Amino acid sequence: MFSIGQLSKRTGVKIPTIRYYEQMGLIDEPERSEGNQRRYTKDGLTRLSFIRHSRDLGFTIEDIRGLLDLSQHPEKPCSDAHSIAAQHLLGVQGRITKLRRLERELKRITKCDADNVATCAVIETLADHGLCETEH
Amino acid sequence: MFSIGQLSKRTGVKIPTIRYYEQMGLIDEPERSEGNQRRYTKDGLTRLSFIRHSRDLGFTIEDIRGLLDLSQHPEKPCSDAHSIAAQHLLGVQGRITKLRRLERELKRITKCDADNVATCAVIETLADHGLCETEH
DNA sequence: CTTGAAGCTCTAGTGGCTAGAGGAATTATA
DNA sequence: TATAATTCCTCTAGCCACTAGAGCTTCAAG
Repeated sequence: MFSIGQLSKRTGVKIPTIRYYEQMGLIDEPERSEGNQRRYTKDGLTRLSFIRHSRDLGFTIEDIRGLLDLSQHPEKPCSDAHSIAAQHLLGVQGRITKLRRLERELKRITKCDADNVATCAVIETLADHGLCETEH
Repeated sequence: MFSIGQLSKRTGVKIPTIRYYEQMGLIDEPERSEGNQRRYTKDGLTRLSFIRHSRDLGFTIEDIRGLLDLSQHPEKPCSDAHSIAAQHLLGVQGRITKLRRLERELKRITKCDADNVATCAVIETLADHGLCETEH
């Protein structure tokens, strides 16, 4: 049996976040001590680790709800899990593409070596979209 | 003089967002018509375009507050603008790095060709961090 | 048995909007 | 000019995934 603090240390999930997950229904309400404190089992630890790891990979709470549900039913086909993950991969790749464009643009405008704002490329570019090299 | 709707069309910023920027103090309260509707000048348009463009480049509202302030003072040295932009560039680059690691991981786990959840790599990897190839 | 750490609930705040209710003003058409 | 259609107004609440803080209770070590 773990206290919420021990669970937090073992999983790296902060205490208020654990309570938040409970509220969101991602983890079951655990048993309580006589004094009403949460007491977790090894299963609780496993489940929270799964959540933590999924969050690290950027899945949303709703994604995770689906993935958790699947993981409880080992006999099911895993195509659902795949489509969640593949969907997420597409999202990640889209974000990378956008950020790379942004990076190029920011690199370009920070090259400016003016010494006052009147002629500064950063300010100028922000004021005038036409100076941009790429769409964003 | 533009109505809020015209301003919105010209800048691509949604109407509630314009009002939100006003509330946040990013744009001045404009004059009003007799019937209390907002009426914007060309200056308002310019300022909102600046904001829109900066948001597109991912600057936060607080960044933009600083950049706007600078842009009003053309005689100032532009080192401040540069440090805001350079700082932001670093942030963007950090996010790209993280997302690329993520992408690798997601690609790897979605390669799984099991046909049920019991042996599915997606589920398995989420449950067990040790199966990951890289840190994230 | 005391003390200090850790736990409890509850409310509110974060950023950057977005949505909706319920009503007033403006503009276009008949 | 009357009316209909559209736009605008304010205000409140919601989104996501937490995070912070107040004010209180319980637990574990010495």
